[in-house]
Amino acid sequence: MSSSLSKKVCFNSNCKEASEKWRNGWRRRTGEYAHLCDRCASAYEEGKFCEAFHSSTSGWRCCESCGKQIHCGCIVSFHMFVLLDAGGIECLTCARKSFGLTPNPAWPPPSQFERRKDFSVKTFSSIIGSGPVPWRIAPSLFKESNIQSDTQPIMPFEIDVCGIDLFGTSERLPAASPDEKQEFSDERCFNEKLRVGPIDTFQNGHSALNPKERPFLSINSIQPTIFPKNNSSNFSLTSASSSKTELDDTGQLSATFSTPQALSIPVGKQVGSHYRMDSCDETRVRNGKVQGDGRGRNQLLPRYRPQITEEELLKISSYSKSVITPLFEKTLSASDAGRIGRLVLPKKCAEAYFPPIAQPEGLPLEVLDVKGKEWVFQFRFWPNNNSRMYVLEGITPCIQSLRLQAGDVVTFSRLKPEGKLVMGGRKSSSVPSPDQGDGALIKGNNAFIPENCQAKNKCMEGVSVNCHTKGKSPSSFQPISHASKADTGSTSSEILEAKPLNSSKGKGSILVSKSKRLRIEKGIDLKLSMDEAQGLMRPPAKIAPSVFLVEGCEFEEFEDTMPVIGRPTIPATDPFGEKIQWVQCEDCFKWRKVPEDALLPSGWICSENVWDLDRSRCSDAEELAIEKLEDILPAINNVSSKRREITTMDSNVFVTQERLDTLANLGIQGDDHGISASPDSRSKHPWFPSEKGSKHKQSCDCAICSSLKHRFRTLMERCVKHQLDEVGESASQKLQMERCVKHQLDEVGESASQKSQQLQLPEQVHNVDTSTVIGAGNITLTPREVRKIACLDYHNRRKSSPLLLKGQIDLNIQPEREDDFSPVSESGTPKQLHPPATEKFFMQQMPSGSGIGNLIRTRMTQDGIGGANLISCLAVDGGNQEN
DNA sequence: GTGTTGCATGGAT
DNA sequence: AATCCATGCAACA
Repeated sequence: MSSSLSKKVCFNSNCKEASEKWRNGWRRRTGEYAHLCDRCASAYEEGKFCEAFHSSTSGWRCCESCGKQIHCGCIVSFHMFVLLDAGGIECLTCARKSFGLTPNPAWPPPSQFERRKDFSVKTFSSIIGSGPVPWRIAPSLFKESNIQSDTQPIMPFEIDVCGIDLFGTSERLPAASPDEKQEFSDERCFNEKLRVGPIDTFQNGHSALNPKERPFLSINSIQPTIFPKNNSSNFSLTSASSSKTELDDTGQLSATFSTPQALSIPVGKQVGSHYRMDSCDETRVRNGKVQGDGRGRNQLLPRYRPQITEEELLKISSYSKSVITPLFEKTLSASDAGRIGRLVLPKKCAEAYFPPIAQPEGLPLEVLDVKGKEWVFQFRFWPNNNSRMYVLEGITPCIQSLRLQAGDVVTFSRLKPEGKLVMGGRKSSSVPSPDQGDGALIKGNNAFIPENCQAKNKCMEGVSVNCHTKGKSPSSFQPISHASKADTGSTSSEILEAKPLNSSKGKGSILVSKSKRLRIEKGIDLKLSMDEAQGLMRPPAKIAPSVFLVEGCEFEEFEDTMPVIGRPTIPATDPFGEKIQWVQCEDCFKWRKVPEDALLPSGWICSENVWDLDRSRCSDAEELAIEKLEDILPAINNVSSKRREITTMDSNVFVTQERLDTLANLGIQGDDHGISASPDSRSKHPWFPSEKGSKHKQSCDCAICSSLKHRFRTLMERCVKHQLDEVGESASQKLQMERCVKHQLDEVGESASQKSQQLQLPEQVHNVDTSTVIGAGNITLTPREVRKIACLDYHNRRKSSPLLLKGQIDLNIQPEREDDFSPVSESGTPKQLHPPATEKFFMQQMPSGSGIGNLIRTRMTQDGIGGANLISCLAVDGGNQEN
């Protein structure tokens, strides 16, 4: 408790005065006391520490009763206020005076459920003594205080301070003596829990606490540790309800939270150290006893421990002032997220937190989502192996509303005192599950690495520090590509690939390789509509493609890196001539400008806009007025007007998301025109130009057309260039020819030729990842041809596979595998792919007399090389042209 | 033929 | 070995 150092720097980071004399300040989570210089110690003891040193920091709030200002954002004043149920805070003095809280029931009134009869005073006392730790967010609490340093880590959220001296500061409480605190505690702490929840922060550089330093109060009569492992990711403090809580002055900390032995420790004898450790409590509350099996079991598997995020909290808190008690969470399996609409509930969780049900039919359960929308699910069970299998039925709309998909996490919390369940969601990359740990985040070639953490960090510290890199926003994890060559966009597909790795530890993880349905590694067909896949795929960012030649044609190839699936964007050029992309926030639908090379995760949101921090919140205005955006981006035209409409509609209409959902679910096999799995008809609009849909005019300058033109132009230019090289023309000739071609292409691409374009584009082009689209200027492309080109672009001919056939793409594709469907044989000799139709198509479509057209025609007449092969390349389509 | 429901199965823990 | 639970699948609507 004392330092061996004779001279110490004041622990107060605002002071740092070195002194040989030091005095104890607050107790740190290590159990030691903060060593303060005289001045700081005095300030601390007088209760003026925050006033003196934190006056300029956030977190100051007024006592709802007396108006006294209290700093709520640091450990020093942590014990000096109480969070009120209705919001706001009270200073300890007022709290003591006015304290007359009614208990926060852990569960709604008995009438709401079947077996409420056994709700008794006795059991209620159990609630207040051992129930789930209620907590709420106090925004000001999230702010880092000055005193926090590496050794004095930030507490992401601090909850329901009920007089428990978390850090043992009661000894020197300026505002309340230990006695007072105890009294206070006895009086009002129904929940008597106080948690500090740096979620998953201990295994990384930002961990609030060194595992060895993890302080846990040795509090008597605390509930047993429920979670047998990986508890290191969290810590909380739980005190017994009305027992005389004794703080461990010695700072001896219980570490049993992470020991397997904790499993066998009888109720009431173990130090609770996890704010999630409440499953048994409610069970006990309802039943008045701990059941030996199932209901009442004290162990909640780590994977079900709630790790509610600040984002979620904020959402919930936005409509509710209630105390939020995280109950449990579950990673959505493919089944859960599928269309069946049944969420299999972990038995223990269901029995612990949901109302008891005697009949398989169960009962309807009202659940609020994080937006405050109320849903009613059927909570029921199936008999199963002499046991029960609990399910929530009818969750699909809610899941979709929350835009969750397999791999994401649903969280269940409870609002108090209403007792209502709150269902939240978290994207799979947000927070690693407890049994994943940090290590799971970076594993193999699919490591999820944070990107631009600090700038984007909008999450509470405890969440954000889950990643190794600082301040990573949960939503901005990005997977490393297979080749780990560069950071690529976070994609569903990669998540899918990563999942099995990440999930290797537990079956609770979804999308595991074990999954029969998603036997990615076992080669089971996982088919997506070609259209779907193409619309979502993008070349990996910042990865220079290798250029390979196909008999005269250069094509970009991402040898070691699969295309990634990212957020669709619309390329554009800003007023300064700089190439940019416009991307729409998943949440607010505002368009944000991002760099041209930015590869965005599928669920990109404003908070991930690290390029323009002024527009990194959904509340920030769009950079340009809609009208201007429409001018700049005609493609937005169609959608901007729909945006608000969409915004107001059920959120399950997000086409992009649905497609990503599809990728995530992978078991879905779509057709050429849409995702058959999507329940929403709007998701079935043609993703890629197809035979159906409205035609685009030649002059159309929409994203797709622009991209088509651009891409085709690039391809053709390269091709021509190579052709010229090959035929050994002089440099000047080549230059001339290139210019000619360029000119042709310019004309083709930019003139408002009368030639109508047969591209048929989806209405909602904003959803199209235009970067994936390859095509031609005013060349008339049938959808099939366009698709062929797209095939070429992303799967290059060597890697073309039968998966491309039938308009579907197999995500089992193994890049390294060359198969017979490749237009290039293993020897590298191009197969003789001369699809008559394609040749004809090109012959017809290339501008007559144009350089490129002639060139191609010329090449086409040659044997096996040149234009014909170019077209062959382009015509990688299994339909009827191979062999 | 398609979607839903309820139970069975079997891999994972 | 017991249990959980993701998924399969038959029966049914």
